[in-house]
Amino acid sequence: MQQEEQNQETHGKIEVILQAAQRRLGLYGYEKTTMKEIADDISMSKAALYYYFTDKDAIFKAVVEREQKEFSALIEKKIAELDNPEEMVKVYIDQRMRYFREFMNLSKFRSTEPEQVKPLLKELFFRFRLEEQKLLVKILKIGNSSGQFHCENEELYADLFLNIVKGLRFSLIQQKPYIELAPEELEVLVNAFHDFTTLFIRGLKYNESKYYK
Amino acid sequence: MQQEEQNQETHGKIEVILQAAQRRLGLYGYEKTTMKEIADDISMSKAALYYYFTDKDAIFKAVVEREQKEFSALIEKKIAELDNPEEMVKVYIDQRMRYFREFMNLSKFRSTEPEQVKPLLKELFFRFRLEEQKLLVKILKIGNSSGQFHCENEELYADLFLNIVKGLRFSLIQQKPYIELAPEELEVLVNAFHDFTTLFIRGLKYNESKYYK
DNA sequence: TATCTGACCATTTTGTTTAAAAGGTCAAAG
DNA sequence: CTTTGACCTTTTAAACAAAATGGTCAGATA
Repeated sequence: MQQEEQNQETHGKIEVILQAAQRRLGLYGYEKTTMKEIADDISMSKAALYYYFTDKDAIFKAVVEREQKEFSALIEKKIAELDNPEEMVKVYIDQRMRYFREFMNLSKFRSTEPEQVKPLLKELFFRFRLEEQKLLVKILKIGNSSGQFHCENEELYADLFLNIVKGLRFSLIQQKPYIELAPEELEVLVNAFHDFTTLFIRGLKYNESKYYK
Repeated sequence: MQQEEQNQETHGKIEVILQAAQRRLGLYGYEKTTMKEIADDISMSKAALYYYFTDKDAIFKAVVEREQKEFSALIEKKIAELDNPEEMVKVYIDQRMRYFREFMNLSKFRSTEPEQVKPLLKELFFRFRLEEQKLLVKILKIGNSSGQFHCENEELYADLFLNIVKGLRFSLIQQKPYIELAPEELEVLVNAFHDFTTLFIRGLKYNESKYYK
């Protein structure tokens, strides 16, 4: 919206636009969602969308940012309720999984566009990744200071953890043109995440000094 | 070759064909390598290739199978020289990495064809994966019986390990149209593999009973 | 003034047609 | 037993027109 002063209806309209965009984005992905479709969905003219948003990217950026913030808030809240770092990791992976399947149909970005992810999204995902990393580092540090974990380099392991989680998704969901969460595939993924988390936590708990080699 | 009885030169010719195919395959991938090019490379007519191989797939299947067997033989030999299972895992990951970058330009299969991997290759990769899995299970069992590892389910962890290795590749090498091993990217990958292996081994060595929680 | 629209533009995507190149076959020659 | 050139059928690539898309703007609406 290019005007500074806004009518009380403006926020409502923006919300309506974002919801329509989000629905389309989730169903068909970025490329297969047109401005006209969004406009028609909410009985607006296409031009009106450009009154509230500068361009298509701005709309989808807003959608993605909102979903990301939603997840971050949720996960932070969930974790704040816990005190055991091991539990925190487990909850994190569990929630991340849900997020991925429920909200993150945004992954269709990649599948629709064969190769290059839009720079716009690259930046968004990058920032999101940084937040995830920060949260994980925090958890690892809690674990270290409570003596449950023995992790020399929290940043490194947080990074590794996130790369593996991302990689397992890639690896197990054979990247298809359409991203559909077939229940059986999802179960495989859930199990892999679970097993990996167990292993990861064991790796963190492992204390060299307790072993003679 | 459709004849049962073969002239001593036949094997030589097949070898020449396979080498030409392998070179082309490594450089340009499956789709971008034509039968005519292979034939021209070795100063043969295209039709002659069909005397030795039933079709294009047969040639590339032979190439891939040969490279896979080459790797399997090498890795089995290297591992047989060791007695420490921890070392075995490390050597395995190290050799697998080399194999990936040096011989496995076959990965270009995937990059050239946007989405679906040829069924032919799917089967080959699947069989190869089974062999890798078998080898890893063997290593894990050695570790278990020597008391160094405490791994309840060897198959499961071998599978997980291989999925993660595959996933890390996907995850870190942003899948590009061309697969070029930029030294810096390779280093990132090597480091990730190293860190993961460390973590994995710790996870295997971790013994619940030694910890009171 | 704040919100919205239809007509309009430039560029990209999509369809369709055509020519070239691809994989593959075969009778016949060496 | 090998090899070939001519030939076949199917796939891919080039070229071009038609449609659709993101985006703009003067002006209507209220």
